[in-house]
Amino acid sequence: EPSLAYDPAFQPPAKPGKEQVPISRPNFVELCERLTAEDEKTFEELFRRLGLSVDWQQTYTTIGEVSRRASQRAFLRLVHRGLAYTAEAPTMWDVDFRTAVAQAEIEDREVAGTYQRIAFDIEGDDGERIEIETSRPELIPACVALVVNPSDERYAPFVGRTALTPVFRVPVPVVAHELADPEKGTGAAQVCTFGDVTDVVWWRDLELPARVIVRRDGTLAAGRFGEPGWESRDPDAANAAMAQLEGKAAKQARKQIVELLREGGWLVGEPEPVQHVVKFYEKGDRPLEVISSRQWFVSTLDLKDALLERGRQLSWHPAFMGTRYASWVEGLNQDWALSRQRYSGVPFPVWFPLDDDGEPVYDAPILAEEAELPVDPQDDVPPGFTAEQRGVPGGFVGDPDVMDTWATSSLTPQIAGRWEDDPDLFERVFPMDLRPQAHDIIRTWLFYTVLRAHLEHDSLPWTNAAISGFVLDPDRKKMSKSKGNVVVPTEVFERHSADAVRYWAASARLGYDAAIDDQQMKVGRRLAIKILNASRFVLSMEAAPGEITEAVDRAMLCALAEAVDDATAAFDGYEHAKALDVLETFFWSFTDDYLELVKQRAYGAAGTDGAGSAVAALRAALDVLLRAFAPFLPYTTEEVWSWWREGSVHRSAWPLGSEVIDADGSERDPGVYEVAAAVLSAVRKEKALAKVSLKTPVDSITVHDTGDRLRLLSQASADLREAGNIRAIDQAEADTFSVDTVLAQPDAAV
RNA sequence: GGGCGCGUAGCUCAGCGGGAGAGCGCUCGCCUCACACGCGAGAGGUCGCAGGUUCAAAACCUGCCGCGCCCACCA
Repeated sequence: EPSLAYDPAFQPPAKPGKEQVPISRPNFVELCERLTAEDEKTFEELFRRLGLSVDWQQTYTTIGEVSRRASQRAFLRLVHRGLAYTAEAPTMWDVDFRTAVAQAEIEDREVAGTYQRIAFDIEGDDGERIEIETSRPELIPACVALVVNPSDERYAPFVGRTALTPVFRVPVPVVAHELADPEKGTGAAQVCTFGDVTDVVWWRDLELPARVIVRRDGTLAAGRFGEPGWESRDPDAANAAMAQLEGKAAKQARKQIVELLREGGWLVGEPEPVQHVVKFYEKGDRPLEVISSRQWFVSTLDLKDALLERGRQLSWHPAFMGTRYASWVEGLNQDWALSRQRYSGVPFPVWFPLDDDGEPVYDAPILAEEAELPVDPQDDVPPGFTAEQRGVPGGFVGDPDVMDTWATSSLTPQIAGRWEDDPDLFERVFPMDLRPQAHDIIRTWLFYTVLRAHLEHDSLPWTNAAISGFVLDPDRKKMSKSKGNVVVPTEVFERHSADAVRYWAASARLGYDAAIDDQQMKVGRRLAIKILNASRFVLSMEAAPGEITEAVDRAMLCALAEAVDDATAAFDGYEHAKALDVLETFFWSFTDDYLELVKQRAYGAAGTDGAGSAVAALRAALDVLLRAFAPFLPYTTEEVWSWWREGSVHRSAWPLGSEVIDADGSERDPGVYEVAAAVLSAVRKEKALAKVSLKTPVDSITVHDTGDRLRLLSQASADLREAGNIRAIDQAEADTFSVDTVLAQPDAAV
C-alpha cells in the first residue's frame, strides 16, 4: 500500500492467511530481499549438491549494482545512438498488473466469446446499411472507421462515404485497406482505438483519429460527445448511452451495449457463441487491451533481417530449434516495449524537465552520465539541478518506470564478463562459447541476448546454443504449482543420490522433454555402485603392474580407446546422452567379460608376467574410465579417484583414445577381446540353459568360426579356460560362429 | 492458417538404405573368493497407415492419421 509509511517493527504473519495484509513499499522491498537471500541459499545448496562445477566467486544478482550499472549503461548508449526512444504509442497493456508488456510476454488463449452482427447506417440516404461482425461491441464508441478490402465489389459503392455508428451516431468514414479480409465475418470491420493490433495498423496506415475509451484499469470512459473529437449526430443520446457504460469493465459493458443495440434495431440476428483466440499477458487473467501510453522502446523491427542472419550464424543444438527463433523474429510486429509500470526493477537513468506549468517535457529527457551509474532518478538529482527543483515548474521529475527484467537478463554475457569494468577479462571471454537454456525462453532470454550483442558489439553473444526440453512429471505432464505435480529436486536426491539423478538427466537428449523416471535413476545408482565395486576389485590386485604383453589385455584397451573416442566425438556434437551410452556399454562389458576373463591370471594363475600385464591393463582402464565418467557421476568417480590418485578427478584431463593405446604406434585391434568375450558368453548360455551354476566345470568346447577369428581366439585360450572352468578348447573352421559345449557329468565330478 | 518435432518390444528410448536393437519390467536359473544394492539366460515387435523410389526401406519421397510444441493481423 503505497500510502503507508515504513514500519521498522513490521513482522509478516508466520503463515500466510486468506486476508491481505497492507504493507508499505519499503517494508515490502525489505521482505523481498529477505526472501531472495533465502532462495539464493537454497539454490546454492541445490547446485552444490548436484555437483555443478560453478565458480562461486563469479556470482551476480540481476538487481545488484554491477547489473544495474550494465543495464543502465547499455540503455544510455542505445538512446545516444537513437536505437532506444520514448514515444506515446498504442501498446499491449495488462489492466490488472497495470503495466505495458512486450510481445514476448504475450500468449494466446482460446476463450468463449460471442459474435454479434451489427448494422451501421450510411449517412444521408435512404436506409442503406453496412453490417459488420464483432466480438467487442463495447468498443463501438471508440470506432473511428469502417474498413473493407479494396477489391471487395460488395462494398465498393460505400468506400469514401460516411457511416453512422449505432447508438452513438458518430460519423465515421468507410475506407479500404488490404488487411480487411473479405472472407471474415461480413467482409467489413469496424476500426476501433484500439481493439487489437490490426486496429493499430489500420489506424496508423489510414491516418485515422483516436477516440480512446479503455482506461488503464480496463474500465470504460469516453469524452463528451458533441465536443471536438467526439462529434455525434445525436450527442444527447450518445452521452446517455455512454453513461450506462461508464466505469464498467469490458465484459459488463458488452452485455449492456448489446441491449442498447437490440433496442435501437441495429442488432442483426442473434449473437453467435464462438471459441476464439485472444491475447493474454502470460501471467494475467484478463485479456490484454491495447492502450496508448508513453513507453521506452528499443528498435527491433528494422533489424529483422540482421537478427535472422544472427540466428543462422549461431550453432543450435539441436539444429531444429533455430527454426523457432526464426519464426519468432519473422513474426515481430512491434519494437521492444522496454518500460514497465512496476515498483521493483532497474530504474531508467532518466529525468524529464518540467515546463512552466509543471508538465514533463518528454521530448527532452535528461540522461545520466555514464560515470555516475547506477542511478535512481527518484533519489538522485540530474546534472545541473538541485534536489529542491524536484517536482516544481521549471525543475525536473524522475522517470518513474523500471526496465523489463529481460533488459538485464539479456546482458548476461556482458555482466558475467565484467563488460567495461574489466576490459581484459571481457576481451578474453566475449563472445562466449555456450548458452544453455530451455526452449520456452528462446523468444525472450535467447532472442534479447542476441539482440543486445548485435546492437552493442556487432556480434553474436555466444557461438553455441544448447536448448534443452522440460523435465516432466512421472506421467509426462508438464509440472505446475497449480496442478500440484511438482517434483522437488531434493526429493529425488534423497531417494536416489545426486549421481543417480545426474545419470537420468544425462540420458535425456537436448531438445526433448524428459519425465522424472525413478527406474532410470535406479539404473544410474546401480552403475555408480558397480563402479565402486569394480574399482575396489581392480585396486585390490596384489600383483605388481608390469608390461602389458597379453594380447587380450591390449585388445581390451583398444576397445576402450574406441569407446573413449566415440564418447569424445559425441560430446563435441553436444550429444551427451550418446557419450554416456557408449561409455556405459563398454563398462558393462568390461566388468562382465574382461574382468571375468583375466581374474584368475591377475591372481597369478599364469605367473608373474601374466599377472603384471593384467593388473597394468586393469589400472590403465580404470584411470581412463573414471575420468570419462566424471562428468556424469562426479561423486562416485571422485571417491574412487581419492583411493589411489592425487588431486581431483575433476581437474584431470579428459581422456583420449590415443593416450590409452596408440603410444607405440601399433594398430588398434579389439578382435581378441571380442572373440574371447563371445565364446565366454556362449559357454555361460549353455550353463544357464542347463540350469547349473556358472562354476560348473566344462569337459570341452568346440568353437566353430572363421580362420581369422580362431587365430585371435588362440591368443586368449588360457584366460578362457580359467574363466569358464573349461578343460579343453577345440577349434573347427566354419563360416558362422557357434560353440558346442560338453558340460562335465555330475558323477564325473564326484 | 503456416511451421517444427515425435509416432520402433508392456515402459523409456537408440538405430535413420542392406542382420530389428538397448535398458527397465516380466519369466527362468545361479549364494561364481569385487558386487545378491549381485550374476547368467529367456520370452516379447506385420518399426502409425497407404502409396512410391530402389536389387534392397524402420530408415528416402508423397499423402493421410494421431500426439506434443512453436508462430500467426484471431474483425
